[in-house]
Amino acid sequence: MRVRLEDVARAASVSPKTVSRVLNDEANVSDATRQRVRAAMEAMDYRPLPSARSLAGNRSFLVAMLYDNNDNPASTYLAEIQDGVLEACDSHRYSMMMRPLRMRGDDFVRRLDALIADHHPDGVVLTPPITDYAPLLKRLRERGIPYASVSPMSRADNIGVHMDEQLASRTMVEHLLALGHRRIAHVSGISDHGASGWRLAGYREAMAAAGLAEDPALVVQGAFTFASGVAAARQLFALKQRPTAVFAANDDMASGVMWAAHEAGLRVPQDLSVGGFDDIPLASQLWPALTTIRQPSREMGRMAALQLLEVLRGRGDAQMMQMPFSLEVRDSTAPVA
Amino acid sequence: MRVRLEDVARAASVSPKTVSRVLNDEANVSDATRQRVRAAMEAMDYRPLPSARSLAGNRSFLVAMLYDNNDNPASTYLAEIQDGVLEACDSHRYSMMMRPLRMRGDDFVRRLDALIADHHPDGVVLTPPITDYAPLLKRLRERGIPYASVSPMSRADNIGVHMDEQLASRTMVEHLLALGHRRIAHVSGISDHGASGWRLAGYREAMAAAGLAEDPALVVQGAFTFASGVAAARQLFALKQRPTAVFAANDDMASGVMWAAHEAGLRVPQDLSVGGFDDIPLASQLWPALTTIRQPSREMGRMAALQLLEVLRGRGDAQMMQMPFSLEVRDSTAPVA
DNA sequence: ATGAAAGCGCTAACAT
DNA sequence: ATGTTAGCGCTTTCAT
Repeated sequence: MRVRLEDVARAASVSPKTVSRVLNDEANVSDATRQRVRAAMEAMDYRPLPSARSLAGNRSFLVAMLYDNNDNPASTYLAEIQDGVLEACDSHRYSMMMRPLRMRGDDFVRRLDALIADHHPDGVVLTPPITDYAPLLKRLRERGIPYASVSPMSRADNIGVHMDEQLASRTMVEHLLALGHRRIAHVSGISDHGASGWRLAGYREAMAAAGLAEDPALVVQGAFTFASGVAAARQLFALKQRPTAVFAANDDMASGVMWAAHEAGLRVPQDLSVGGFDDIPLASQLWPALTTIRQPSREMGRMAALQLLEVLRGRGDAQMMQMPFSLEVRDSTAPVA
Repeated sequence: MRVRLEDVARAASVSPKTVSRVLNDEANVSDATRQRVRAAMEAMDYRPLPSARSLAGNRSFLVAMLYDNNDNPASTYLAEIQDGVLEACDSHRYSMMMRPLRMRGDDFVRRLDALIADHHPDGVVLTPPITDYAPLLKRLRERGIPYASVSPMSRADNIGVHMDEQLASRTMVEHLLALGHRRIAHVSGISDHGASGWRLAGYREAMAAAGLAEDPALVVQGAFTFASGVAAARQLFALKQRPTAVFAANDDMASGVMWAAHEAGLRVPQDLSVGGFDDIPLASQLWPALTTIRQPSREMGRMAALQLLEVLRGRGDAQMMQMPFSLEVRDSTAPVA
């Protein structure tokens, strides 16, 4: 039948408690004993029963990845992060669970409490935009549940990962400037995402550095969706003096801009250069292939989860890690006509 | 502190076992008692502790969704299914966990056993192509772990969901025929996916019904990826007599075909009509928007999980459900020139 | 550094 | 229809 901790103890001629110590990497076990117990575990292919461990130890070995399913239905960005989080959890023998969590609604705290009561995650990984939803963070702290964030607005007092998105954004705009573009438009994202602010700031910074006064008509608010990209582009194309390049704050909107360009009979990149941000698989599948900023989403999910796991395992060295970006120049950008 | 089952029992003036009966919808509780216990649970906001339930009851209330992460990195198709499975599990207070599982490798059974030993899922949801991997099914049966499948090759002795993909495929080809196309090519998928066979069969059926002899050069093997769609299309375009329409077995390959068409200077749909299958979000974001077969992936995930849950809850009425498809005519198909 | 005893919060098996 | 008892397989607390 099932091999229990007690069986391992017997085989190694130690008490159950000692096996438990070895299993949990606790102190006060001599090296010799530790080896012996490890060998017995190995030999018997011992697998601790999660429910017994959880019940007795009052922890679940479970990490929940929280995401807002409001504007993000089946997004590839989230899927990649999930992949990384899962890998990190696996490597430390934690389970992972995906939990959609709508922010809107006055019963938010109740729903969060229900999630915790039902599943008892030891910690959570937060993805934008709920990385910065104050009621959520407050409640997690009250409940003593550690969390790590992917690209939160505030880096202070936070662990997880972030990228210098403002610099990345500036890099993209500088690429367009170097191609001779001057009328460069920006389609921004939803304001409660930190990404929107950083990417807009990077755009402004690059434009200002190039000595270009900001034309308010060239900055259009989007919502990170394909449809919002289409709408923003139509608005830009209707301008008496239309832009020669559009930098959209993410790839989905950039694909909307390209779609609208086709619709308007504008050739990309000959009549219009288009830049995106994220480098989701879609970027390479568009025609022409989209020039964009590569964000290592999978790796970011992995690193964020690893920081969380450091805390859960009682290590004090969890940090806010900075991840590198890269400019992927493809075929949607070209010298200004 | 935490409200335990014992507390509810005291409040309702019954024994713990009776509360347990109510909690698990067991028989042999009078309606009056049941009501009283339910009211007490509600009033005290009682949440059973999963680990205690699992340990004592020897079940985990956990459903694992197994997928092959070999050729499917971060696919939107899987993300949608996941979404549906999650909703179904939530509705029955089960947890869900995603588990990538490579089929290749001789240690497959060992890895599956480890998965089971580590997480103890009560049941699993299988996605293509592992729905038909014999060693997997064999082991699950040996271990007595129920499973439900999404679009398995064999419907016999299986529960889950399927679609009449052959008819759907035939419908697409008939759409192209109705537009006057005669040289219609097909880019098929990987052979170990049932989908490849059904979609090819539907293509052949429609062509034969139209009295068209099959031209072997018009059927090219792909691999369900964008890159394979590009490669297949290049091969088709190199034909002395190239096709006027291409039906790819999924949207990713169809997008590859469109990409290659652009590359070759062929206009879609004027010079070439292109059809896909699945209706992933990408389909609507391409230019021109892709005509495709809509597969209700999210709903399919939900229904498959619901069938599994019927079994887990001891109901005998789990089935292989058939889901409807629809032809989404968009802008990538047009009358033959 | 190691062990013995007492639970964690539920459910199974057996009463009644 | 309801209750009693004895665990499930671990970790805790407290000894030694």
